[in-house]
Amino acid sequence: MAAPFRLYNSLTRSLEDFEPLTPDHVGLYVCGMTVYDRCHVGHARAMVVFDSFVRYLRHQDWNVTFVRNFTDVDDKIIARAAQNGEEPLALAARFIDVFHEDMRAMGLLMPDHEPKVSDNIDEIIAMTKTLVDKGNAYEIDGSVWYSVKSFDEYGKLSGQRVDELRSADAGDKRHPADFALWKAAKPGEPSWESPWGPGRPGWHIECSAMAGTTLGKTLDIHGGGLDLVFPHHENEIAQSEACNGEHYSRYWMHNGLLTMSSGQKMGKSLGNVIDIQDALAGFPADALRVYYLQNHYRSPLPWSEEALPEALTMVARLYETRELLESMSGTERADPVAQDLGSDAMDVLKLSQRFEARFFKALSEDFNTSQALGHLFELSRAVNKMANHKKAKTRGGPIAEIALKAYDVAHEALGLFVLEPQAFFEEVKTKRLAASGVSVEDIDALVAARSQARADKDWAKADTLRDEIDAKGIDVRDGADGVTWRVRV
RNA sequence: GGCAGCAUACCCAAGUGGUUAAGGGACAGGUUUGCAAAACCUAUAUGCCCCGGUUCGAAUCCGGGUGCUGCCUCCA
Repeated sequence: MAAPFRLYNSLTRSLEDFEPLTPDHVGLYVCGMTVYDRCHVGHARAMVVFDSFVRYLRHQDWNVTFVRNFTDVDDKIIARAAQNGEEPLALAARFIDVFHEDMRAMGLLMPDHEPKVSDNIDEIIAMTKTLVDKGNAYEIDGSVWYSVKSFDEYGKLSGQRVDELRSADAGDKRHPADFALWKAAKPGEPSWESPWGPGRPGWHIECSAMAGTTLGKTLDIHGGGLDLVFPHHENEIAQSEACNGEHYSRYWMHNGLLTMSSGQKMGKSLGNVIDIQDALAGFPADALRVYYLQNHYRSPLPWSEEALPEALTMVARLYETRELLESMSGTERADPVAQDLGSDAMDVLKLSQRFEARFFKALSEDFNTSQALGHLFELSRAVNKMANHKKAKTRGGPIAEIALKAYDVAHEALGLFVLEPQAFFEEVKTKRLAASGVSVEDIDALVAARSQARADKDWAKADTLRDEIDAKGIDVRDGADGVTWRVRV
């Protein structure tokens, strides 16, 4: 039995209890990429948010069908291909591969379906034909236009009134807001045969068609970036509902956009993009995910130079605690912890036991990942506090194992903590050193020299070496089991 | 011009009528340490953009301002 949750529905602009079309099933369609370039950290927010959302739903026993499309036939693809002297579909295929690599690097689940426009031309033509037959669309010179005036409810998602839009000249169209379902072929463009002659689909129709073929006439949830509300999603509604005579999507879920420190959004057209590959070259995937999930998905998310370093600090803190817990687990399981470790252990026990309920309560209220993460940090602090007790190292086992379950939950339900702590810190080391141009060998040598100085009790020399190491952004830790070092985050 | 949304500490941020306004980062003091690091503790918004209103009670609801953002052309 799937757990209930509430969702903000952009269509009604209110928080609603989610009611599935089919018990325990969620049909989710998310607008994917137009594949003419690499994916940037703005796109990735949508990818990560919906990936985490799907993981959460599945963890709560929902049977999710997750669809995310590729738009591989499009003006920008054609334009870019012409620039490169490449076939448009070949260029799109190339960037689909790049996209898949990026998704793997970010640790995203594959959707259940990843339909492409070029594989769904028949459906698109069929839908367009139905719309023409029903009087919702009209042909001019081999192109087919959707008539916004033919659909009374046009504007119900975005609140736009068609006659109030700041719009360009209508040209041959009946109304400036009418949009293309089918575009007559131009020389050098990919085209397919249709009842209106050779051509290719317009921008919006493919989502209506592909959502229909994968999930049926009515979706449970349609997702995408806030910038798609108008006209893209508005047009999808107009097409699908006029064509099928049925409600298109019961819930609309829109993620907020990244904003630059300048206040503007990150956008390809603004030339202020950070590629996923660039971001992941310097930071582990978990840092990126925490960056996204620390904010509520609907809020604007500020991007800055410090954003990823701060997120890395956050996630490293959680990994430190997890490492601590793992070092404790397995020790003296029979010992009654409360007696030896006192109230700090009891606090960990209480927080651990309450964790799951609080965590999922937060997620069930419009997927409040920010609050859910807050609970994790609270637990982390309690664990660290407990670990200050010397006995925790030898007797904290039973309680550590309970606390560790919180990490499993966060992993399963949000996709965090994809690595073991050692592997995580190793990746941090590799990536941060690569970013700063310092070699492991250099640091190892300096650390060894300092250890020798310490062994000689030459404190002055040891401290000079520490300063030198510190200047490279490295923290040396003199632990009971020897000296280790970590890149400062 | 039209539509939609946002405004909480130095920064990020949760909070959708009722305990001391979560959490993270930064900064300062302390505990610990040969020195450090990590960790913990303490301090940091009698106040949630401004002005009215509803209410026993509002950051939270209503009205009016101000500022910012997104969309109306491709955009996650």
